[in-house]
Amino acid sequence: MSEKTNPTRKRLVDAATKLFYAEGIGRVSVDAVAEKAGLTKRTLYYHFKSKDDLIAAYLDGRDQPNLEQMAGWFDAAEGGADKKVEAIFTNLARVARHPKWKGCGFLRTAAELAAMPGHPAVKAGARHKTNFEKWLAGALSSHDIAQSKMLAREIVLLMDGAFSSMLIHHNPDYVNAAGHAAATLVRARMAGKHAA
Amino acid sequence: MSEKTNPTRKRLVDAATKLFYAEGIGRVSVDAVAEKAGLTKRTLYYHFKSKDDLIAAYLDGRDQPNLEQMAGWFDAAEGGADKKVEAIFTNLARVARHPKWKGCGFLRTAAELAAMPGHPAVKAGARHKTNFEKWLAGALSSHDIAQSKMLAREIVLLMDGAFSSMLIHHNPDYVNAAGHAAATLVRARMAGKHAA
DNA sequence: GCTTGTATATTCACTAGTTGGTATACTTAC
DNA sequence: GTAAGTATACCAACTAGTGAATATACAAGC
Repeated sequence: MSEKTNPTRKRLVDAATKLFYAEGIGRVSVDAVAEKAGLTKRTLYYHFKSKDDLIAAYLDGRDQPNLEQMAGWFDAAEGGADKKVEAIFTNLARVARHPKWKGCGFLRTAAELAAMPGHPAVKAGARHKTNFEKWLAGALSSHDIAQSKMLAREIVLLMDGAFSSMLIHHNPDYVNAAGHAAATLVRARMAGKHAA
Repeated sequence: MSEKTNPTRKRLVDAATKLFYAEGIGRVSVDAVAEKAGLTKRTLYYHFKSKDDLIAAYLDGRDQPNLEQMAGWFDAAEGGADKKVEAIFTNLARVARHPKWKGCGFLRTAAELAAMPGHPAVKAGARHKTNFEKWLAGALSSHDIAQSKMLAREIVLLMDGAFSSMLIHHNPDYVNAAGHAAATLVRARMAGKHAA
């Protein structure tokens, strides 16, 4: 059976996802993950060689669902590319109000593992952020936006700033301000314009 | 003797600052802080009622030095407000290359404590970010920049995004891209202009 | 000058619980 | 019978926090 579809392994990753996101990787023991999955720790260590390995699996598993969430918000929004980009932030501000929202799991994990820059989970986070930036550049480009790569990067910076500011202030105004700034940047490059 | 200037307390906060910033608050034990300060753990618990209290003292102590660092970079830069803002990011990109750089301590602590939103250290981080935003709005305003408050917030978002992206990618290009975007936003509001 | 009292500051030794990880044995499917 | 998967029980190290004793400083009483 494939590593990815193994049902026991999936149960463990699902349990890890819930606990690691809710509490942070350092505050969750492997015992707690095993118990949440209804398995023993020894079984966990049969499927993962270490806690670090499990953390990386947790983030790898969030890459596609997160991208689809963002793309879904973008696609569902009415209006031009500026409105579609702003819709991502508007939706983000809405879900971030929920008490279970605890920021961006990729950024939080990178922050916890700042002393271990080569950690596989940090690399998984970097891959996800790169995937998002590439998807966004492609989406902007197919809406006839000039300099879509540079613009995508600026929007990613605003989004990561929004995640961080929301986490520290617990105030969605920051997320909406980022969305407004992002929409302004998009408009500045719509209809073939080019900036300095 | 004042709580702030007590030399033993200062030794403890200094030791905590080095260790917490280098390794993260969850990965540093109070024993390690006491040992680094050349004191026993029991003495630490004489000056601080808990580890959480010590973490908050660590961040409170970083507020002013960090603000002065940013203001110093801004003031020292040649040129208009756009260049001065961009200089903050340019300097940030430079110091972030150093292997000891581990991101923004305020944001990293908020990320580690995401499950405890009312934690005094998270509040200290929010205070610092607010202080920075206010200082920046004042500095922009005195350089005749319109809508300086809104602009300051946008720049703060870009800066927190730069901290986060740099931490996950370990690539200063992100910091410079944020600086470029920030300078563009400043220019759009220079000389009495106003935007949408 | 000496003693005594008191608040501050510091240490040693300890607890009770948790941590990531493992040695060994059992169970089930083929 | 063999191999994959799961369980029980365990370990040595580490964790935040504490109890009791001690050391230092400094002032008051005489």
